[in-house]
Amino acid sequence: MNKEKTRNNNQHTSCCHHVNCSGNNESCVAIVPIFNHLEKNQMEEIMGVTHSVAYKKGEVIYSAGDQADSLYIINMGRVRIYRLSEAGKEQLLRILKPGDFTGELALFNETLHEAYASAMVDTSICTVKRSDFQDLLLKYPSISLKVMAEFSRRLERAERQTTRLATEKVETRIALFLAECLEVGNMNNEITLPMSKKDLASYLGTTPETISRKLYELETLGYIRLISNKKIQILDLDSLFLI
Amino acid sequence: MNKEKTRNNNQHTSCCHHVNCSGNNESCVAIVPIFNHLEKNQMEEIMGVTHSVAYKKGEVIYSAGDQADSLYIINMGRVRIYRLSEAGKEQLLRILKPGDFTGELALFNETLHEAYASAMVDTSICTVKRSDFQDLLLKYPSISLKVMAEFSRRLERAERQTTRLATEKVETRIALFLAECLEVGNMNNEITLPMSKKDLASYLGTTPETISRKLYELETLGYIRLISNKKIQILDLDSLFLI
DNA sequence: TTCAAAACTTGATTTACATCAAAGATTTAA
DNA sequence: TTAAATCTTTGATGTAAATCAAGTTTTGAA
Repeated sequence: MNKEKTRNNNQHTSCCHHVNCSGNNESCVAIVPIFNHLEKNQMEEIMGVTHSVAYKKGEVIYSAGDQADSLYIINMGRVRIYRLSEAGKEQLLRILKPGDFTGELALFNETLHEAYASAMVDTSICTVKRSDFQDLLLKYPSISLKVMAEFSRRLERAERQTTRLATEKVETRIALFLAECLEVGNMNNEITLPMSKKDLASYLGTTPETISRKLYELETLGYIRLISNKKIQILDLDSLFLI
Repeated sequence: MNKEKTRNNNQHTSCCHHVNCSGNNESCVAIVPIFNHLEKNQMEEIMGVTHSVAYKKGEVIYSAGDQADSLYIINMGRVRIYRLSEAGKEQLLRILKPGDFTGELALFNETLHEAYASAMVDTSICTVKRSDFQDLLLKYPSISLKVMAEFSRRLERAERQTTRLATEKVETRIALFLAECLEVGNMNNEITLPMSKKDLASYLGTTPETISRKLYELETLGYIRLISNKKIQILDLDSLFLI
């Protein structure tokens, strides 16, 4: 979480796409899984078609209804992808970190964005135009394989989340979320929530009030220990799964 | 939960992959959007690596936990893709028709299936082995583009469904579903539900009882008219959207 | 460092929907 | 064609979680 702070130094540089650009642009291509397996000269070719753009905290990157025509690769910062319900209620879909990409949907289907993307902190992004990206895909089929692998992972995740929202009660959804946090980076079973509880509520399809109450309940049951606002220690993972 | 009884893996017509096979195999490749844009001789090459398999109604095609190593293309029939919650509650994710494909997730990530696939009626399927499919992708990059287009559509749909489950109340989810049915094939605003109300309930994350009651309510409001079990006439689409 | 704006918690109340049960329909297979 | 199985409807009841409200804590910008 707090690492964001230490990183955001030079985000004002709305960098060009020329090779003489600062190191940022280069690292952008190099950190993305869909590109970083390529040869050095091939990566340089890709750098030639990327454009670096900086967004201030809170700025909107794209909105539902916008014509989608670029791939966005996060170079630095954090981006929230969310949708609005018919009634205008926000639902957080995912949070992008450096190396993640978005905007892909419209790259393959002539269509409009259905989701919103906004910078959670000062963020630097590399964009690749639709036509340029399609050229790259045809030229380097291995990129397609990486993109498809990423798509399939996302699809799996989206369907898993759909099923959880459709079938599990809030308590279970929270428990499963905590368990997944533990998987990622665990030091003595202590996790740090990757987002505010307000956002977590939105992601899990509930309210901050309910999150608050359920966490307290899980603590009462002895399954977790609330250390601080964002820190939670998992005391009984097995019981957590059985809720 | 569904009673998919006959779980025997011995498919009946485990057809060969040779060209002298019945016409079925040929049509299989020809009807799939990911292949049917290719040249005739290229399609023939693909037919060479497809295997045709027949499933009886109710038979399981793959289960969560199975090692996934093939792409499945529906040639004839209907396939339900569903997941189970922690507690064993079933959630219908989608229904595949001829020309649709599944099993793709594991083609790109060495992993296990998380969902179940079973034949809703007697069904004929073409399978392509992982390695064969990867070869095809590298040889004909245009296939990748089609696959990515399909993935991105599915991703969009999955996220839309996620948001609806997370933010809309049941009545709205039903109304939106009816509206979408209308888009597809409308003759004087009369729609035919594409699945049983039990399945619809599972798909929309609710119960058959609630579906029944809400439809009656919508009729009372004058927004729809219940013609028969599966037939509904939409009387006031605008109001339906405003629920 | 200070202060306002967000985020979070806690309590009281409401409600949308699930669950349970039992009677009709419809579909399926014998 | 008929009976069994499955699906659907309707009613009564229970409950998980939303909402509303008011206080407390945390955050972050000046």
